[in-house]
Amino acid sequence: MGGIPQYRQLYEILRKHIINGVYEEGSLLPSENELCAAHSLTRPTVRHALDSLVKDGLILKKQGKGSIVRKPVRNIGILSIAGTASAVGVRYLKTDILQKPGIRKWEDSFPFELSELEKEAGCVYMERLRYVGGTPVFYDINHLPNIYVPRITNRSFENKSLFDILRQNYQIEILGGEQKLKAIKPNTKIKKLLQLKKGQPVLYIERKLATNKEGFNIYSTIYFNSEEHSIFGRF
Amino acid sequence: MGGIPQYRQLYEILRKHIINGVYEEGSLLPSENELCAAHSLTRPTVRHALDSLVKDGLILKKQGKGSIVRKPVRNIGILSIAGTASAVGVRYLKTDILQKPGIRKWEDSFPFELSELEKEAGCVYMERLRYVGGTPVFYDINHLPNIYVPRITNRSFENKSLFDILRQNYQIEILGGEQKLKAIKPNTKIKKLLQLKKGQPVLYIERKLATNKEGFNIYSTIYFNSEEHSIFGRF
DNA sequence: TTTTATAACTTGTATTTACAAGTTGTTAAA
DNA sequence: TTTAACAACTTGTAAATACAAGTTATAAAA
Repeated sequence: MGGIPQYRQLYEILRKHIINGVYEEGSLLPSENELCAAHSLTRPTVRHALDSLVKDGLILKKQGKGSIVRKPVRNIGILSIAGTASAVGVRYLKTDILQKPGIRKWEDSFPFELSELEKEAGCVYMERLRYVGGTPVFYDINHLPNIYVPRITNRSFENKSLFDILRQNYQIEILGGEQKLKAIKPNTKIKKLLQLKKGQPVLYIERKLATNKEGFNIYSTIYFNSEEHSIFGRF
Repeated sequence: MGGIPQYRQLYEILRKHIINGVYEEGSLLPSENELCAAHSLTRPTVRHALDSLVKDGLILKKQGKGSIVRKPVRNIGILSIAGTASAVGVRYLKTDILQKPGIRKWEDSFPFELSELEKEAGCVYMERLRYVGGTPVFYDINHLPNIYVPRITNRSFENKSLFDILRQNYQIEILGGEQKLKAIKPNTKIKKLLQLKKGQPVLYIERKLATNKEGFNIYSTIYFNSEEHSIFGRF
């Protein structure tokens, strides 16, 4: 009874070593044959493990050369998986909670289709305005279903990432999601909130984030002032 | 002298069949053993091809069940890894080549930093205008270094994806990239090209795409008319 | 000294074989 | 009829082996 497959075990070992700096960035991993000998595996198994590391972007293979270790820190911006806080670097972000988390019914005009479970649970709603260097840049409206998150309305969200709170307190992880982007003319409310100049358009984003909890999705609407800043993403 | 490896050939065949709808979404691909028999390959080779399809999000494998065909637009949007053509579905896109691929020097004001190799090779430049349902939606300007792509200026790009041509004819794969997004007020040239209404903002994207060829990056500038359509992405 | 050839590495591709493990429809027993 | 066991599929993991192809340092030849 193997339990965890061998290629997976080797993958976890190498991954840990790369992230912990046992192998320096830019240096070469032990060759496939060396890894075979060291872990008593055959080359196909070792290669399977290395394939996973390539997929993660942790190594870069070169025929005739070897496996080159890459930077483990990947910028995860608003366009990939993390929240808005990670996009700019949370240190430079001040956050105003315009609407503290509260429980309410889903709006009828909600732009995403909801599951039965989500519908009957009601939703937790919150609005935030985020600043970079003193000027407002992000305005986001968040909806999450009122399941798996007891007492979330009592928590403080000041200068904290919603995603960190969900992960640390409720073991909720973001697995992926989908989003729609547009450039729009802001209405007066948005214009005022983001202190926009006349004629300045905003970047409008609608996102649905799927989590490790079945039926628990996070829905966000974001208005972004892109006059001074851009949204940046790696993938 | 094998030329193109067998797993790669099978991958291209299956990919084409999935995208063209030969295999319906949700249905099962022929089993691995059937593919072996049909193409005179061994199972590891077939599995290698299927692994690539999984990575693309074109199939979903289930032990004991089979390989389930997924929507081809899945996982490939302008915000993740593929080109503009895949984002909307190439069937609905007409493309005008405003500036045929030609070789020129890099502009001095080029917004990205270039390697020595890229600099001295010069660049292949092209401009395209893309339509969805008769109205212009994308205007993109592309720069690629003039290496690894012999005779690319002779090829026809009409209604073809730049990325497909690079992959099939030059074995160039997009591995990842970075991008910056803004909402901007269009200048008169962009306004005219995209037939924009007065006051309609555009989505502006600058991207740098890294490939499997060292020092070969693709640089694109995109103007997107988001009045009728949105940019959609999964991740 | 410079150039060229070679040997010894590296990863890439491919075959063959074997068994484990999950899924599904069929068949036999309750 | 319902339930349980089984057979026949499917993909998953893993070994042993072979040769191709790219890289690099070394040794021989110019």
